[in-house]
Amino acid sequence: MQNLLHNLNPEQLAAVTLPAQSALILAGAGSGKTRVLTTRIAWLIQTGQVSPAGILAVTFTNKAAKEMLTRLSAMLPINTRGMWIGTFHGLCNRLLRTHYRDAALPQTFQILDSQDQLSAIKRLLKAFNIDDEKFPAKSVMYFINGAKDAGLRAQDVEAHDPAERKMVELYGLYDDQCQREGVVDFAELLLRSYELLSRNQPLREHYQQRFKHILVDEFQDTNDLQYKWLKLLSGQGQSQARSALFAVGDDDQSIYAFRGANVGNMRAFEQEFNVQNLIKLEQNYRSHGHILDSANMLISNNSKRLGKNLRTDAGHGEQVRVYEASSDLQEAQWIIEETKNLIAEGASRSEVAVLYRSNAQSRVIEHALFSAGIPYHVYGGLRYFQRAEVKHAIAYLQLMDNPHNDSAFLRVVNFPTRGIGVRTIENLQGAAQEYGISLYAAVPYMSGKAGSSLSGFVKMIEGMRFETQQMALPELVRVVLEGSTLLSHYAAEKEGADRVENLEQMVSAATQFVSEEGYGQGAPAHLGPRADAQAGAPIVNADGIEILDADAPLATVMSPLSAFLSHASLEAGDNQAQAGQDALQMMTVHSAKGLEFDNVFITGLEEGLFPHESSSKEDGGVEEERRLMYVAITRARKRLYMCFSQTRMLHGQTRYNMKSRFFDELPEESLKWLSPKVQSHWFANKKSAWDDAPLNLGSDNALAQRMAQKAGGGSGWRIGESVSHGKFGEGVIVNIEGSGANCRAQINFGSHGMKVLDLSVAKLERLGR
DNA sequence: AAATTTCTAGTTTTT
DNA sequence: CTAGAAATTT
Repeated sequence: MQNLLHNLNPEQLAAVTLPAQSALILAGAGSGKTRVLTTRIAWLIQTGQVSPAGILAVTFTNKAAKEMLTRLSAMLPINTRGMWIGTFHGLCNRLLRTHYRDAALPQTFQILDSQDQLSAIKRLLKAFNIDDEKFPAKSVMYFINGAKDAGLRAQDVEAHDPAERKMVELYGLYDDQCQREGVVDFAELLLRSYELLSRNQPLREHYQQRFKHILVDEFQDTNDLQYKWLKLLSGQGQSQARSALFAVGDDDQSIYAFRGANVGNMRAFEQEFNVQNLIKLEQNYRSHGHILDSANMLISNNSKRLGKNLRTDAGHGEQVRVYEASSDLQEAQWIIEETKNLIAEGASRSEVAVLYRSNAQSRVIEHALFSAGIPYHVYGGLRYFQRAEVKHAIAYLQLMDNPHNDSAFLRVVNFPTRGIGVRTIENLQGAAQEYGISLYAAVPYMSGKAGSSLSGFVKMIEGMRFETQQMALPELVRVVLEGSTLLSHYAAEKEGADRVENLEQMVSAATQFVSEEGYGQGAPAHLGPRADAQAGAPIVNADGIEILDADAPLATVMSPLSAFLSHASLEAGDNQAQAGQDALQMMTVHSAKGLEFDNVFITGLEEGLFPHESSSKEDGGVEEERRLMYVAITRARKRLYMCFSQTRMLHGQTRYNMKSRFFDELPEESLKWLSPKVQSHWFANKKSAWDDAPLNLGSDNALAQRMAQKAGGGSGWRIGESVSHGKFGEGVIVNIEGSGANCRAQINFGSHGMKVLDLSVAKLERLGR
């Protein structure tokens, strides 16, 4: 036990050893949050306060869950099985699999990822002849998910106008469709298990008694439904003893409001759970002083905070280096120069991160890195299980497990092509709708040539199902890849090599899955739960309720195939760093959350970009952007660079932005401006930018014309120049029209908006930057 | 059914 | 500008 607790600072120690009551831990960036969480669990078990089966730990990503598990098994000699550690969605999946009958789901229900959900909605809209101009699939999806995340079914949503009424109606129809097909979307996993627990008293009480301690990571990212779910499971507000909810979070790092996260849950938790134990972890073990000072001062500009200030023992370190570029190309060039310097000083490339607000910004930088021959890795983009060919293979597997999944049916019924065209499908859909059955089930009702090609497809699926009956999962996958002719189809394609490789990889993914999830290597993949499940389960309590086996629960509850399909939907595959690769790391600020690097570049710090213009419209938007900036700053250990550009290509046209307001919110003494007056000489700097620009100006004449235009018709002002106005404050000249006395300039004053001013009248001052 | 053209939107993202 | 979807042609 000494071992467990030693090296904890006083606050961490206090948090770890709190009594079994509700607790809120405000954990600043780099304050050892994960450590506290895992040590808390280990301590609870080691001191005999709770058995592993009494622990429920919730995270937001699979990666975090995995890390927690790894760290725990390193700390504890006992096995970690029996503990429930996972994402909200993973845990709900487990719950619903176990109690599928009570939840009114088919045993082999399948999970839609967002792509699947969107196409399911598109299909619904088509089937009901909805005007997709008025009701775009995306907004319908947004509406449905919003309602579900708030814990509302269609009949619970209040509609105020006809359009909203239609939305609600569509929501209801969508749920019907999902139920018919035996599929659930992500939000449904949460809502369905919430409803299951709230309606089924014995079941609820069983779990409430079982989980003595519930621990939640990244609490600031919970949405309303997740909070309600926690409240229900912890038995809050009920007379009998309730479980202790231990919530860890940082309100300053809440950057997911746009997808339903509600920071307010922290305050609500504090009040509703009558939290007596509030501990702030403010000691930062990551960043040097100047970096931390910057973060602290910046975030102090936010009004709604629970209050927290990071401190460090690491000393001031170096100042934050700030650079103003004339163009996005030059910005990229500067990043390359500085990176080269860093590497020359001995930094490893994987310890250099380039952060940006939006993905579009990566192109220019990537291009420059490529030209400079610096290896880099861009985060984001398509994950393994989202690739088209993999999704196709998954669809075949889904059909074998649950033939009523119409999405899966439509995806592969004619892929690879087997002469089943649009007409045939339309007829089939008609029949299915008429009888209220799935497409698969409607196939026998089809006659003629179309009917026989369709039943050929069905026979193929049935055949594969029969053939693989006794097979283990990896073997089954192999058979399906070949039997579906997916492999031969891609092998015949010119550019299909990568796709073939991805498909091949699925067999090893299945192998790995089977061994990690505790299925016997040879266990038949789709014959219900684990073969030896009888030995340890199911447990039935006094009320006759089936209770989960504490060991390897998934394996006792669902077949390897079903489990693998869940896994494919819930864990789309690696998107995070591939360790060991010595490449510069590029990512959005959002995906940098939770990571840290010795050297960090924050790029594109311009008004409109960061803070992003569309977020300044909604209230609280700028505060969220500021938190985003806070996250960005606190990623850096030793060196932090910030840069912005006067000119930027966006949506095919050049934009002139002001430097970000965030610069005004940073401590001057922590900043080192590297480019005080580079930009007074516009022409001098323009040259390099023009050389690389993909502009084909045709002739010198055109170039001269363009430059004259840019220079502003001899008005003395030029486009891109920073100016100051008595009423509107700082701005940037975006355009100049006319000449002489009629010369007017369009100026972007940021928060004061875009103005067109008469240059002969307006009192403008040149900004000496 | 594949190839080609036209249109259109365009923060952030995990499950 | 430019990727991805939708529409249209071959």
